[in-house]
Amino acid sequence: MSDVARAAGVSTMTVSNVVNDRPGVSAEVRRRVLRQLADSGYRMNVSARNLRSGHSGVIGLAVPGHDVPYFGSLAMHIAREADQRGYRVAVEQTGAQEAGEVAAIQFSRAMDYDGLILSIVGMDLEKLEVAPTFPIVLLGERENPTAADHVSMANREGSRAAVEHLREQGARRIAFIGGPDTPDQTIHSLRLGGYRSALEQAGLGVDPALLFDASEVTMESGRLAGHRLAREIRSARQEGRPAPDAAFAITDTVAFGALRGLADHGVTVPEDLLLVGFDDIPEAAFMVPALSSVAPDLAWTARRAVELLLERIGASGRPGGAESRQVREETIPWSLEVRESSTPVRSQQGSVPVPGAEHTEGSAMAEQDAFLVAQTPPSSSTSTGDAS
Amino acid sequence: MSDVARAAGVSTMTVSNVVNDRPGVSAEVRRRVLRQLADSGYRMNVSARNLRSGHSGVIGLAVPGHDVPYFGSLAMHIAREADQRGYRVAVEQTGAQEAGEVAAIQFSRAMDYDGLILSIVGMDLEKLEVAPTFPIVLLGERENPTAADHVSMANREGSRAAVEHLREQGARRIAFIGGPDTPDQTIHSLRLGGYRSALEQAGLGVDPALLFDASEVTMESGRLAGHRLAREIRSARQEGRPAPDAAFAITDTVAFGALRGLADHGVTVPEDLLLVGFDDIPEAAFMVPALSSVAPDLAWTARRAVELLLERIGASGRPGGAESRQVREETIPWSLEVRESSTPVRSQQGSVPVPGAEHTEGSAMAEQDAFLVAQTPPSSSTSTGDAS
DNA sequence: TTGTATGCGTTATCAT
DNA sequence: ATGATAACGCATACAA
Repeated sequence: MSDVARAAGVSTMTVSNVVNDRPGVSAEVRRRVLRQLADSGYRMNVSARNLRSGHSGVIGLAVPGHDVPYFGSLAMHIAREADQRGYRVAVEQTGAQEAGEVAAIQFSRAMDYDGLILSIVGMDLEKLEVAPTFPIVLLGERENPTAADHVSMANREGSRAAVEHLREQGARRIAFIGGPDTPDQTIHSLRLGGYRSALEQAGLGVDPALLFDASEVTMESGRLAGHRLAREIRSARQEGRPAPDAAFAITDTVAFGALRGLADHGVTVPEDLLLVGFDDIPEAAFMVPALSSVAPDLAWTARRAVELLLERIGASGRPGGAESRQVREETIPWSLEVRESSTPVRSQQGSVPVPGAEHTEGSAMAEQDAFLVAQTPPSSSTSTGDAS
Repeated sequence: MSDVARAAGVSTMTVSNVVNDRPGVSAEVRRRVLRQLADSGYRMNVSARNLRSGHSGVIGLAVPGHDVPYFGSLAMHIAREADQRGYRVAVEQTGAQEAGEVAAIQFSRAMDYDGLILSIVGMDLEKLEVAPTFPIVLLGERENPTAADHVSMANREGSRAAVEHLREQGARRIAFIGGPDTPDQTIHSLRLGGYRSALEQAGLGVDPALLFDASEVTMESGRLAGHRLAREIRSARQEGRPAPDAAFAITDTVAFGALRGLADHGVTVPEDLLLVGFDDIPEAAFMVPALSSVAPDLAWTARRAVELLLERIGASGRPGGAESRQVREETIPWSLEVRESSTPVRSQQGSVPVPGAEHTEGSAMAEQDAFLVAQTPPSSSTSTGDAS
C-alpha cells in the first residue's frame, strides 16, 4: 500500500480511503490512486485488515461431514444467505460426533472467524465448553442447555407426524430404524421419542422387536438394518404372526441404505413395506421408490442461523455484549413430504418396458409432478414452528 | 500474550516460545507459563500470527456446490489430507460454472488463503486469469492451458472403458446421457469423446438419436433425459427398429436421475437397459440397482492436490518462486466398478417378499459383497494414470 | 481534503 | 536461557 501511495504521490491513508471507498477523497486523487492500484496489481492484506479491524468477515460452519447430503444441502443454503450479507462461509468438517474433542478443535480453529454455526449431531451439549464471548449458533437437537443461540429441529413432532402418517396409510406394525434410546438428547432418543409418542397416542406401545439399530446414521448401517428387517418380515410371515408393514428411518440416508438392504432380500417398497425418512435430502424425491420424508425448511433454517449469528457478532463488541444477550431458541418449520414409499399401490406397476399411454415431455413432467406431490399431507403434518 | 508474560514474570517472547512449543525454554519457566496460559484462558490471535508469518495456514477448496455428492466426497478426502499436514481447509462454493465471474470471485476471496484448490467444471480455463504468484491447483478437466498445476480426470479413458464394458456385456445400441459436444474441453465434450472413441474402435459411429441431453448435470436433468430415453425405447420397439439397450451417463448424479426417469416410464435397469455412470459417488453402491461407475481414486486425488499446492506454497516465498516453477499435470488413477446396473440378469429376481434361503447377518453380508463386486472389471478397465 | 503518528498481537533478530 | 526491539500491513484519531 505504501508503494502505491508513493507512486501516486499520496499517503497510505489516502490509498486506504480509496480502497475502502470512503468519502473525503477528491475525484482527481481518487483517479490517480485507482490507476496505480490497477497497475501495481495491489491486493489488500486481509490479515492486516483483520488484525486492525478485529473481525475477519468470515463465519465458520462446522458440519459432521462434507459428504453427508443433508449437511451439503444445508451448507449451500447458509452460504447463499451469508453471501447476501457480505459474509463468507468457510465450511469445516468435524469428522464425526466425538463430542468434547471435536468441539474443542472446532472452537480453537474458529478463532479467526467472526462466528461459528455449529451442527451438533448426537454430541453432548454439556461438553461444549464454549467461551461465552465467542459468537456461536448451534444447529441441531432440541432443548439446549448451553448458553448459546440455538436453531433446533422439531425432532419429536416430525417423527410423530411421520408415524401417524404411516398409520393413516393403514400400517399396523411400524418399525423404527435408528439408534438406541439414551437419557441425553440425541437425534436417536428424540426421534425415537416421536415414534413412541405416535404409537402411544394410538393406544400402542413400543415393541422392542420392531427397533432396528442404525446408530451410525450411514447408508451402510441402514443397509444392515434393512437386512435384519427383511429377515424379521420373513420369519413373521413364516410363523404366521403379523409382520412389520412399515418403517420410519431416522434419516433419509439411513432410509436409502435400508431400501438397498431390503432389496437385497427381495422386499419391495411400498408393496411389502411402507417407508418414511427424515431430512428430505434432495435425493429423496429421485429414489425409486420416491422417499416420503419429514422436510425441515432449510432456507428458513439458514436465514435464521445467519441472522442470529450476525446479531450476536454485532453485540459482541458493544458493552454488555454477546455474553449478556438473552439466549434464543427457535424451531425449524417443517412439513411432511408424502411420496411413493409410503403410498400403498393399487395395482402393481411391474416391469413393463412399453407404457401404454402416450408421453410427451409435457406429460412426462405432469407424471413426475404426480409422483412428487402424490398426496396432500394430513393436517397434522403441515408446517409448524415459531418463525419469530 | 503480554498479560500472560507479565503474570508469569517473563517476556512475551518466552510466552511465544512456549505457545509454539519451541526449544530453548527451561522446564521451570515453561511450567510457569503453561500455568498462566491455562488460567488466563489465553488464545492465540490468528490474524496477528498470520500478519507476522505471512501465511494463514488455511487452504481454500472451491467446489461448484456443497450439495453435489461427488464434491462432498472429494472435500472430505482433501480435508483429511490437509489436516495431516497441519493445514485447515475452508470449502467454498462457486455456485455454478459461470466462468469468468465466479473465477474472479473465487480468486479475490481466496486472498487470505495460502493457496487454493479449484474445481473447475465446464468453465473455460482461458478465462481463469490467475495472478501467477498465487498458489493454485486446478482439479478437473484435462489438458490445461493455464499456468497452474493440474490434477486431471481421465475423462476420455474412463468413459471409453465404460462404453467398452457395456459392449462386452452385449449392448449394441448405447446411449449417451450428457451435455453437448463443444470445441473447448468440458466434462461433456471429453466424456462424449470417450464414448465416441469406444464406438469407433468397434467400427461404429455416433448416432445422434442416441444422444440424450443432460447439460445441467443434475438429478433433474438426468430424470428428464431418462424420460426421453424411455420414449425412444418404446418408439423403437413399436416401430420394430433396434432400441437402445444401454446408456452411459456423464455422472452418477445424472445416472441417478435417469434411473428415476426411466422408472417413471416403467423401464427397468438392467433388465431393459444397462447403465453405467461416472464418479462412483458413495451412493452408487447403494442404489437399486447398484450403479456401475467409473471410479476415480479420490484419496489419491486429494493427496496429490494437497502435495502440489503445498509445494507451490513453499516455493512462492523463495527467489524464483511459485511463478517460475514448472507446471505439473497429473492424471487421476481410476478403475471401473461393475455392479448390478450393467450386469444382465439371468433370472428375474422379482418381488418375492420371502427369500427362499436362510439368512444370518453373516450370510447377508456375503450376499451384499456379491452385489458390490459382482464381477471383475475387464483388463482394459483396471487402474491407470501417472502417479508420478 | 490529506497527512502523521500510533498501535493491533505476534515473531525474527540480535543481545544479554 | 531469556529479553528488548522492530516490523508485518493496515486503520483510527487527530493534526494540518
